[in-house]
Amino acid sequence: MGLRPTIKDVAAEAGVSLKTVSRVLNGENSVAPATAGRVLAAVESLGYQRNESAANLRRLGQSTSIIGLVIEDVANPFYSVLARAVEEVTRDNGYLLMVASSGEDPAQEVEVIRAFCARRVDGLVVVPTGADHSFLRLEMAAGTAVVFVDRPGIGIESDTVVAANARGAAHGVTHLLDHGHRRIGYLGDDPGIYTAAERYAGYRQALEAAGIDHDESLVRLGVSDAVAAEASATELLSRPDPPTALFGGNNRLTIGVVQATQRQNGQRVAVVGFDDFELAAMLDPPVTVVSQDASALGRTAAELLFRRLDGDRRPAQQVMLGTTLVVRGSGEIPIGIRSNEREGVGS
Amino acid sequence: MGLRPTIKDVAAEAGVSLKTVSRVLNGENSVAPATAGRVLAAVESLGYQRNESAANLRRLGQSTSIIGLVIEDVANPFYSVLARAVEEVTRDNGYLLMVASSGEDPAQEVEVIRAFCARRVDGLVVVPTGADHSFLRLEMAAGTAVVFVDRPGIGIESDTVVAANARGAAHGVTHLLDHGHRRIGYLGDDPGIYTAAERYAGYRQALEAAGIDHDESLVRLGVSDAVAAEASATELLSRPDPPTALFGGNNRLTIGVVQATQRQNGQRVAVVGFDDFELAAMLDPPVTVVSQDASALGRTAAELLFRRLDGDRRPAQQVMLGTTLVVRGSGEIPIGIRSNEREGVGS
DNA sequence: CAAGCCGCCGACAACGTTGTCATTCGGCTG
DNA sequence: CAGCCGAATGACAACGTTGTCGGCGGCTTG
Repeated sequence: MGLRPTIKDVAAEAGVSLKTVSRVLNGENSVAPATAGRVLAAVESLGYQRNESAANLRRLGQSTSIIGLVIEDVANPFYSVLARAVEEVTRDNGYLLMVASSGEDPAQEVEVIRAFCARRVDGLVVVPTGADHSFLRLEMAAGTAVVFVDRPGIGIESDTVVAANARGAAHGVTHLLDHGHRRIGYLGDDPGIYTAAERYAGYRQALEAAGIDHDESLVRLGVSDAVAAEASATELLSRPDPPTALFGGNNRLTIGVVQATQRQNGQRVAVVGFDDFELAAMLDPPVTVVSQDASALGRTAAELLFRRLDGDRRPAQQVMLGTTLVVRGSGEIPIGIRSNEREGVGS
Repeated sequence: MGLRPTIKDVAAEAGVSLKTVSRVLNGENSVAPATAGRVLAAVESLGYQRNESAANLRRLGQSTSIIGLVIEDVANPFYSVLARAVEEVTRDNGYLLMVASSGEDPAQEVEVIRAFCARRVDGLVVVPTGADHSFLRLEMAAGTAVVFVDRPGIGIESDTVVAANARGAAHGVTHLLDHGHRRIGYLGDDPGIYTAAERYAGYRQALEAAGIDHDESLVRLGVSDAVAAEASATELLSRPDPPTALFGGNNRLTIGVVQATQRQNGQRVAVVGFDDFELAAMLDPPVTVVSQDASALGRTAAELLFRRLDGDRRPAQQVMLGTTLVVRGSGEIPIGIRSNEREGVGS
């Protein structure tokens, strides 16, 4: 099997020196047009392609033009939208993107970050999972730019882009309060996760602002997927004095909550969720959500990263992106209506 | 800013030669334990990390332990699930994954594949977009393994993993025929896309097998997103002699179709779609779909790729994965019921 | 016409690592 | 004690590329 041709082969074919080929390939102007023509013809005929690894090794600064993205799970729509935004910015800057999932496992997170750094990525966009990211200090000192997104990294200072989780959740809960709900259940993921803790805090703040005592029995934390959320919600609703409204702490949990409420015959429950999801508007009733812009999170993080790569040396920046309450109807279900009748809740 | 330490620095720190450090790092056994200890201590104290690019450059065979994945759009759930499966297999094999989107643009596809090859990825998993992939012949000759997934590559022979698109679509259409539908509308993407053409063919085959003349006026091709699908479906349904059922050619189009049917007051339309989507079961009525296993597609493709990297030299394989008809109710809407009444269609 | 300059080009080193081969040294065999 | 062996280590080249420097002509300039 013929291995790949090198500039040496091209040089031989064109009858010039290595360096001349290199010059032509890099568009340096001190090559006679005729020579350049011969070199290009040789490149064409041999199907030569520059070995970027070797070039990056030699070039000073050792830029690989590769960005690493570490997310929890590519298959989660929130992260895949974020990933697309990062990829777009990356490509626009002429870089390539490597993606790895941490699976919410700190050990795996460290491992993939190390693997990225061993490949000498120029920058990292990280949705941090572990409890300590101080090991990144070394990488940053070595010149690798790091931007945290969705959650702040712990034990290290670096650019960070997060959504206004607490404020957004409070907004959603307030929407329920405004519609008269007083017993509002909350389903959240493990509060060890930054976003989960923030949103839960927002929930409590909204209740407190409304002068409502916090009733722990209406709260279920550590709920990590739609199936568990459905079970928890069903259980909450079957209690003696059930909540009249439920708040879902993230897209997966909200879906579980909606599934639970759909199964509740003769008991309609208001629902608001954090994070929009594709068909929220098409459910019955359409689901009101606190929408965070995953695409904007990714884009902002990537832009921040490239600003660093362009030499920006200002102190670490913390960016908080606002959320939007998308009112679709599910939050407006009046208390006391517990029949199967369909109310005319517009989309 | 202190740049990264090299084995040279480690060697100096430990008072040994470059080669000894290299030996320790690669676990070669001809190093005295005491020396190895000093080297490891130096590695630790300097925070040394091997530069994989340089190592790969030197090592024979020049493996980078990187796999490239080219898909249409990371943010499309079908592809993001596929991507996750590929990533899992990749990581299990100790490789890293680079992902790039082609955006259904042949020029961009060529560009990202070239970029991957310039980085000397060991293998490529490609959802092909362009009309000609013969340019990959060179890369394959140079030793890069290539597996096509979701669609076959054109103008080149290589391992391919696709779903049973035609058979699956025929299955879905037959389901509608079995429920008495005779006027079945079809919405499909650009038939230049392999999967779209196959599914459309399956639709026609099913009609033909049922002895039904193909009515072109019920078909809309080249529909590329949910918004366009909703418009096309609405238009089809407002015709003088509207279809009683609609088949959506992919997940996005099915969603548009469902949106259109939800807006049809007083006219209930049966819907079956190709490709499952997250909340299909929660819509009203729950949407019957022909489900393809995106995860299995990705996993199978990646496994095929690693078999090649492990030295498998058998001729190119074509794998076709089956689809599953997931009956949820939307296909069973009886003809003639055109009121707003809710039928008791179970989930 | 000498001096200088510029366009064009090649020899060589270097990037960080590993493969090849040579060297040293202690101990063992004959 | 000569000879040999193997363990441990190092010197050097090489991977494919680019940076540095210098050389060779031909042209302009004083």
